[in-house]
Amino acid sequence: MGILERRERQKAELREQILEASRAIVLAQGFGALSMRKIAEAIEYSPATIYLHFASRDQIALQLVREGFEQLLAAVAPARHVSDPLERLRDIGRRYVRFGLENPEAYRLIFMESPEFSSELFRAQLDAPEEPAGRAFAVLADTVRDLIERGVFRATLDVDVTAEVLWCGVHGIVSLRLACGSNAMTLANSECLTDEMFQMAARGLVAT
Amino acid sequence: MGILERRERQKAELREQILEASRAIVLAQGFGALSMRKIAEAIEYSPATIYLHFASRDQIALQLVREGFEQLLAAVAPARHVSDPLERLRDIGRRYVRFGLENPEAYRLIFMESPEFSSELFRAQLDAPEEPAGRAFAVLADTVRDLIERGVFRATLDVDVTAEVLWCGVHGIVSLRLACGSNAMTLANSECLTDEMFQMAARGLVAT
DNA sequence: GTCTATAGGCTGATAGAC
DNA sequence: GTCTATCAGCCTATAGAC
Repeated sequence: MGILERRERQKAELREQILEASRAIVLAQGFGALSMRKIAEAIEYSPATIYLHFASRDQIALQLVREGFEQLLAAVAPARHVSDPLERLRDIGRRYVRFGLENPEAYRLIFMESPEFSSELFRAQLDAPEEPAGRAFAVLADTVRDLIERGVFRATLDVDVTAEVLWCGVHGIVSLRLACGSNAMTLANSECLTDEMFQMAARGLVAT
Repeated sequence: MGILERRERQKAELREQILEASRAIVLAQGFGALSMRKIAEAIEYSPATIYLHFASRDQIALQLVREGFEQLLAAVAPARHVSDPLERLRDIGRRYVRFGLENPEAYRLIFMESPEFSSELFRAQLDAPEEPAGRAFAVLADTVRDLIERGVFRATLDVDVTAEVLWCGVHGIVSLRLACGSNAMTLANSECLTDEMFQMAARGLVAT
């Protein structure tokens, strides 16, 4: 019965090759440049073959966005091991910004291009908590909850809203940089911005 | 000598028509859908005619981004008349977010699509302070300076960096909403988010 | 499974007639 | 100034041969 299994394996391998080639194209030339023909050329198959593994270009894109989100989650998750929650919060922010600036095309793909795909993932996340979108948010929200429970942050704060405000903050830093180049607004570097943002947030949220 | 002037006028009119049609296409179908053929159809001229007024599609796009920035500036500028600087800061934030959410395609065009164009405008702004990018930033930075000089915000703060952190904050709110739909992260509405962001910022920046 | 061939689109930009 | 016609290229997706 090994024959069927080998076939399955080979099919899965080609599928992975397609995704790998797509990833490379998006990272090198941006999402707009992703086309079935380019993928086909990269994997050395005809364009028609791709349709045996993915129903359409959009399905490939959706999968790439999902993976991008998983990468982001993986980049931020190690912050969980920082025991002091305030330090953890700062670490999450730094890791987030670093990931965005070091993986601009992945970040663009998740949050700046093609709202259709990201919204789809966010909708999915509402029902399926194991989706990476929800898990990444949970890392942040858990830290905020921790800070509130320990009395570091005010008890009147809403965990989810506060976490989202903070996410907006770091997302703003990354996406403004990616959109406007390094000379957005001022010439301050992004580590400096991230630290100032954190200082402002920490002071603004602590219990008096 | 009126003949030459009429010709000039008619030329300028057609140029304006081209921009108007382009604006309509971008607002209705997004930036990616902007093509010379569609513009030509809208103004009822042949595609070739457009090239007598713009060297390329990119030049049209650049002009649209510039205008979008002017719109944003116009939307935020009225906040200058709020005399209390802390209230003014809140008003700037609210106006900014409202503009972004009410003009999603204009906002996308400025800050989320085509980094080439926005970076070009930001580079220009460094040398030419009358560009809308710089003037919009100045509205914010002047308010921050005012707050520091009056002793409301800490004297140790850097005006430009602080202003940019705040800009990142509101930009984060808008662009996360535009990217992920209204169900990004939590289901909090954006007025609520903007207010919480402002609260956090104000508390975080005041002199102790 | 994989190919070739192709339908049926779209695009920016230009040459040359009027 | 404005047109038609066109080059030269891109694209997704599919039918049908092998």
